[in-house]
Amino acid sequence: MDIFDRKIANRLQRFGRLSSADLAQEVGVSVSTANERVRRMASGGEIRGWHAHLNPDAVGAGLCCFVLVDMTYDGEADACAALVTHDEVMELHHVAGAHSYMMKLRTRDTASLQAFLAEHVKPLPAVLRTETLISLDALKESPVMPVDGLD
Amino acid sequence: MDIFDRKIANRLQRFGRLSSADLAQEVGVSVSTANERVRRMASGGEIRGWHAHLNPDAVGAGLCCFVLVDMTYDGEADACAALVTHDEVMELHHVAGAHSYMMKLRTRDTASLQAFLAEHVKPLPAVLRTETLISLDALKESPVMPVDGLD
DNA sequence: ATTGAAAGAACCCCGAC
DNA sequence: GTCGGGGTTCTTTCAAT
Repeated sequence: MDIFDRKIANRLQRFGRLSSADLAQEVGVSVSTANERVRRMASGGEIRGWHAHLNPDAVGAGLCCFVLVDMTYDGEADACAALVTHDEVMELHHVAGAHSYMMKLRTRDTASLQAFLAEHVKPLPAVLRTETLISLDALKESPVMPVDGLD
Repeated sequence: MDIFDRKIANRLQRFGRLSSADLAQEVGVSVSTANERVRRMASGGEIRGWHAHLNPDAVGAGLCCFVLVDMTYDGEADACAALVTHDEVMELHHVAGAHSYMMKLRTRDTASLQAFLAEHVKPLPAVLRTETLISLDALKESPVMPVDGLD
């Protein structure tokens, strides 16, 4: 990824529906080149996918929380494989420190959070304990990540 | 948002570049209607934006971590306003419990994480203390959220 | 790899239901 | 609000550099 790829990727992660013409002009290459770069990044894995970012409240996913999960080594992989299948589990990270894993969840409300933990998390054999941090307000929740070497 | 809106939104958050023709067929409405629904959801705020999801490793943002931040009430709003301006801060949540805020950060490596905390977090007057959980592996990191009332 | 131009596909507007 | 058609814009392909 040279500077043009990075500029293109950075624009597209912010404005995914930018037309090739606008993109090409902003970055300073021809339309064909911009298209070719995008195609190459998409097939090469630098661009993982394209997504509409929904309003969580509008689709009944207004409750966001982070769940720290302690697991035994035995059955750990199975538990992770099961967890990632659920839409409620938006992120699952193996973390360093006092806890084994950290999940980001979205559910409708506290009742459905409780139900999800009781039905799909706590029954997993490897899961020893969970600790839930509830988000009272998401001041920022962006899919945009810093792209190295810009500005 | 009726069932058609929710189906459309759910498809578009997974495949943001779905053509109107495919979208219409999958959901069971005409192309015109699909387009009209998308336009209404985008202008009404149900769809917040469109984004390419980049490969963090490819753009030099391979280190992911979660930072718990303790703040004083005095200067809290200013600190939050400052934090959200940085691309490294992908999420900032006001959380219930022992800590005030929870941030999701992405940086190049531990050195740039250290630099970011030292330069842009700890100097904020309201910030008392931070606790950092480093992600060793992101098993799932998806922008897709559960949409209520499907299936 | 980059480019311009032509062919193909997608989107948007609009009048009718 | 939904639909289909026509005009416009965009994307893709391709031959040439």
